[in-house]
Amino acid sequence: MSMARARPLVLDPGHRDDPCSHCGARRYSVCNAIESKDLERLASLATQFTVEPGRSFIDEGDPAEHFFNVTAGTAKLFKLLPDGRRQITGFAGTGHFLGLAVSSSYSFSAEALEPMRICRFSRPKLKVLLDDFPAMEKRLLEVASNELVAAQEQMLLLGRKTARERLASFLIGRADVPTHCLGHQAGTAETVLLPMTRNDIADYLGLTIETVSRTLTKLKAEGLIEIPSANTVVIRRHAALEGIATGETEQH
Amino acid sequence: MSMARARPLVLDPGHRDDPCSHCGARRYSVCNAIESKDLERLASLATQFTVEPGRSFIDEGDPAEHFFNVTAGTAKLFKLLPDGRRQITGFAGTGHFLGLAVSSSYSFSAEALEPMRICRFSRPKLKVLLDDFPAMEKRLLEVASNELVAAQEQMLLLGRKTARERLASFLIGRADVPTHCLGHQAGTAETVLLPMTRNDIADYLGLTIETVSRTLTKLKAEGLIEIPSANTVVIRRHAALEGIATGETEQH
DNA sequence: ATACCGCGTTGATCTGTATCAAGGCGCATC
DNA sequence: GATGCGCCTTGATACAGATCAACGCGGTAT
Repeated sequence: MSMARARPLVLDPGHRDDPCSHCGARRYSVCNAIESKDLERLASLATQFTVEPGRSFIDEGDPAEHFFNVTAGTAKLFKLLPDGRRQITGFAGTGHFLGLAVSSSYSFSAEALEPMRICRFSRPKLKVLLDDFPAMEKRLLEVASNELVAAQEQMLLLGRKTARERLASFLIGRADVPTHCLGHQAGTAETVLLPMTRNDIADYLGLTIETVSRTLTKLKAEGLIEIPSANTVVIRRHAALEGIATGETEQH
Repeated sequence: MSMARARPLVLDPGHRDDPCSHCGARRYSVCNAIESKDLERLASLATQFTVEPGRSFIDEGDPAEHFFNVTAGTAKLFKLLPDGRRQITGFAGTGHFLGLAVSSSYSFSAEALEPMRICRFSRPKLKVLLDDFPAMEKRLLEVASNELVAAQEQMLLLGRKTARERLASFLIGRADVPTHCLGHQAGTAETVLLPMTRNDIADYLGLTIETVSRTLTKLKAEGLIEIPSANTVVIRRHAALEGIATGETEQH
């Protein structure tokens, strides 16, 4: 839709259609580490674009020339094996920053689940900018640290949890995602909207689509959740589900 | 053994037994982002101590009051489920920095595999120091980014690889660990020393000890590796093993 | 020497999840 | 309103890896 042009510094950013100062995702993102008066400079590095559902905008192995910031919609991040086996390493919603890596090529792919709006930065240029804004670098370190903790939690899930525990963890985790990351329709604390397919859930949890389906059906039969539509889950007994997710509850 | 005392700035650090300027691990660690003239200040925050094999020095859930820097030896990092199931999320060798997390409590535990020497920093004090040394913050971001990439690779392994592929990946990964991280006896590129038990390997790869043992025996029978002693593996056919690790080779 | 104990290996059997197969539902297209 | 097509569910069966069990080996304490 609206395509930002690269342009020189101007004096009165307040009256321009500056993409950064008007960005709805700014307060949730690493960009909020930059003061309003400096936003113009950040904006000069940014290019906005949209991505249709099903289209990918990062391909594993491609030269890593850009950083990305999700300003609307959700993407799945994944890695592939040569025979097509896929591991989804995470979902990136509004405010999510992508592309952190020292390597010169992307270590994962990213594909839109919903219509997305993305803000793109040139890596070398953003690196230079970071020298002038240590606060943003601090924020990036915070973000990376948090993702590392989440990744370790996911390793525990993939290495040691049962299918039932994985699904419970997934649903609890989705219910805890901050509203702003989900975009327009977020659902209540107990109503979880799933923009991804069963296949995506399976590839995220290291299971097959059939096991995901069967396990959800079983949780429903036990009264822990409701499934009003395929991509909506209502958590009926949150504490019980959490007990399963954390491994405190013995298996049935 | 040698316990560093906290002490005020002095004028001639060159003639002091400054733990940082004499630290053999410095060049491999985040500390190398700090210039020699400023090391005195870093040293004033550091406390060195040793850990016996089998002893833990970080406990999941404890208040996160410190950062750690491994200066000798290797630790296993892990998370537990209430019933004792364990996932080892990584091994930390010389130069490894631990404790990055925004949270106020540790999200994992760490236990020594070999005799270790560790350098400990107060979190609040190190945070203040980071404000004055953005280069170190940059290094931390680099380290965190690299670990994130490794974590995603491990998710692929845990979620989608077979036992055979996991063991091959593990051995290739161990063979690629930089010599300085391994400490004293490192072994050649083809001789992999394993300071951890079969149980640790199993908990790292999301398998059981029996499957690890059987799979290694099979790789040996096929001539891909040799196992001169339980904790030494010689890689005989590196390319073939790598083909299995990356999933390019069909299963037997 | 002997007993013990932690660690690793190997064998027999079991089982949770994968695989194979069929059918249903919602929704778009003509 | 029939056809087709994703996507999801459900059932039957297969299998990789877990579990249960026994034994061997090296170190060390007695």
